[in-house]
Amino acid sequence: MVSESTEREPLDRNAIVVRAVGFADERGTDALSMRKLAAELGYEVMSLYNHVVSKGEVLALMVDAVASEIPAPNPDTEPLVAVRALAVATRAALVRHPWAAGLWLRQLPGPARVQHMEHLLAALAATDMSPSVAHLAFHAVNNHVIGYTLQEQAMAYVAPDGNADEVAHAFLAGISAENHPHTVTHVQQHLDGDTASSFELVLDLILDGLTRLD
Amino acid sequence: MVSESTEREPLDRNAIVVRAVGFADERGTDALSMRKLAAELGYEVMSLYNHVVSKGEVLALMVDAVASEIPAPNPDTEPLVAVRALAVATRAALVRHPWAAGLWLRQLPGPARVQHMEHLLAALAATDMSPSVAHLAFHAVNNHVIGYTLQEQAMAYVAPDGNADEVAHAFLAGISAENHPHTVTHVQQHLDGDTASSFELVLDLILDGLTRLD
DNA sequence: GGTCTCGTACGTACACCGTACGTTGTAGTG
DNA sequence: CACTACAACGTACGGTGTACGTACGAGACC
Repeated sequence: MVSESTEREPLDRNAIVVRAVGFADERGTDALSMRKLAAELGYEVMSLYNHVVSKGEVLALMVDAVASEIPAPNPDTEPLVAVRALAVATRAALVRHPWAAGLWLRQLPGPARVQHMEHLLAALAATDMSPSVAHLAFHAVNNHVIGYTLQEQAMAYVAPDGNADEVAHAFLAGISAENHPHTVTHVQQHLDGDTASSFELVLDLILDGLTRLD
Repeated sequence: MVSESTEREPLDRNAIVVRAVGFADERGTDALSMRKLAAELGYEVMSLYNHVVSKGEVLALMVDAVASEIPAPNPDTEPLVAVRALAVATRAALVRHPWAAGLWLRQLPGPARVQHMEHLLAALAATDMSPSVAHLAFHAVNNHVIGYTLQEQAMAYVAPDGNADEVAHAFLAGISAENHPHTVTHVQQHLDGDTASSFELVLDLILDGLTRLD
């Protein structure tokens, strides 16, 4: 007998997390269970628990893996530009992993996210903002990035297939145009798709307002 | 035998939702199960399904119940003031029901939330903003309200008891002050609690920036 | 060689979950 | 009285996270 070689890779924290991220990218975190994850890796459920203390830890590690994808700002760039770049890069990571925004807030920051915080806070401290405004700015920027992405993806969540337009039309059909005229036109604006780069627009608006604060 | 009177109230959609909201206020939506909900109402699980099609519907109705608590703006107030008042009132409702912000985005708007949308959109349309800026403003304001509340309550979620400070201290102990000086001081600013009214501050900043847009 | 330790993988088992489905009891109508 | 309609119930199924006990293979010592 040649060898009992199996093509499964040895199990460790990293392999588990990488596979979990891939799984969630494809099928979402709702569908992610420890059993399915183990099956994908070619192991049985309980083997995972030799490397990971709970499902909650897996989720926390997943979020940190996403955070680790966010590049550090170039140290030579102007502080405000660095803040902007960080916000855009963070959003990009959250878009790449649509499940991450919803988990982001429910986990204590891990090492990669602490790094990310440090980068943003350092960039803000290097601007002209007063310390208290910089503190405010950290939350304002984070809010915008996470909230905006969350809101955008909420529609995808409600319409898990590609049928977002279909859901929007069904929604429109359910409300009366005479009682809710503004709502109807708002949804129609979405269907016309003229809402592309508003993320960066509002981001700049917020940054601008913050620098103006004092 | 006098009567088979039981002090339980008759079961209907409304009774279920009211109890579910109360339950979630006390113990969170994670702990909410159909069985526990039925037990609280004095019924068995499956009786709920005579009035409600699924747990998902219960959650959707709960969110709409929260939306229905948000008062309509006084029609005489200046449009921008109405927008501000709506944002503040929405936040108040979400603070009253800490589970609601997390659910808000995952549900198709029900009747009460459509009303709420209509109020906000109407107030925005009555300002000097151009239609496309008003569209933007709707999302920017919603983002801020929901994102900010979510972020704030995330800390409470991570520290489900009253021990938020304890968690913050543990978090601080886990990161190195020399590698992450800004993060340390940021968390310390939170522990000193000088971050009270920043919600309205950033809200005004956003509204100000929007009116400035054109 | 033998034996001992230790870590990883595995299988079983438990308490819970949402809910499909079939049965029961009761109130209302002819 | 018979018949209908429907709310309440009980049972059951397939899924979940994970505690716990067992099996086995690799290395460390004698």
